[in-house]
Amino acid sequence: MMQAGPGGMAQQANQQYAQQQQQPYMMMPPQPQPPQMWATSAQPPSQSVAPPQPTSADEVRTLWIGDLQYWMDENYLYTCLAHTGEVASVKVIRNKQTSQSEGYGFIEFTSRAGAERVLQTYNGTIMPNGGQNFRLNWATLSAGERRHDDSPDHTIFVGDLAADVTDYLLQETFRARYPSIKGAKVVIDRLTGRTKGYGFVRFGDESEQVRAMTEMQGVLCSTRPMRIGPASNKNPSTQSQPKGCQEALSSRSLELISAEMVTILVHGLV
DNA sequence: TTTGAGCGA
Repeated sequence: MMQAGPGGMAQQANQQYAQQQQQPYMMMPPQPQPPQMWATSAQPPSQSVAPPQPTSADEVRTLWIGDLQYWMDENYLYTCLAHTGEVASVKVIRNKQTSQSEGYGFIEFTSRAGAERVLQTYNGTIMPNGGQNFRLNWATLSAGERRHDDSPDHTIFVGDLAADVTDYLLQETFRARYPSIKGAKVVIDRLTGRTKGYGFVRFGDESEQVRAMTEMQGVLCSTRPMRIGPASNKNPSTQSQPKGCQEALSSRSLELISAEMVTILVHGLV
């Protein structure tokens, strides 16, 4: 049986994780999944997730978990969530050679509702002994479309963050003035588990993004004034890149200029 | 530290 017994069976359950053969999911996802990429603290996805024809056998009830530190193993993760009574299995993905954690894993639940509950309850909250936040999401994102956000991203870069700034605090810092805020993420160093001192804030309204770029410049977050900048957008569809030509021209021009300077120098020396 | 981000045999 896959259900982890209550209390005191962590070790045995841990062995089960390794041996357990999981049923491969069907090729077609049973239903569209809420695209919750960031920890949005107090923002339940108000979409109805009830499919017209419930396919209870194939329902996705596994969460992806990221930003793990190297020491966070199956046992630890199980301990974090065991009290929900809904964890079926835990697996941390490891490097084959070094068997070091790759920093992410999968948590399977006994039901989709249980998985959803944990996602809503724990995503973005602090991990026990971790000093960092749970970063949870639905597993098995349909490969091609990881982020098919129908609304374009209006994201800004926020630097100079103090060490204690979390996703939640960053978001709350903006929420009062910018109600369209969609989420905030502080970038975490996977090796140390600590913040890299910068992050991103995403807005629903472009106007609010533009406003925040100037209005929030230098505003205090925790103990330090923020440095706001434009976020480099990695969405290839919204970014055409005619820069290649310009760069080619620039370097060509530089070549010409350098050559010319050499001749001038030589000429001058003679 | 100053422009993320990672989905399993």
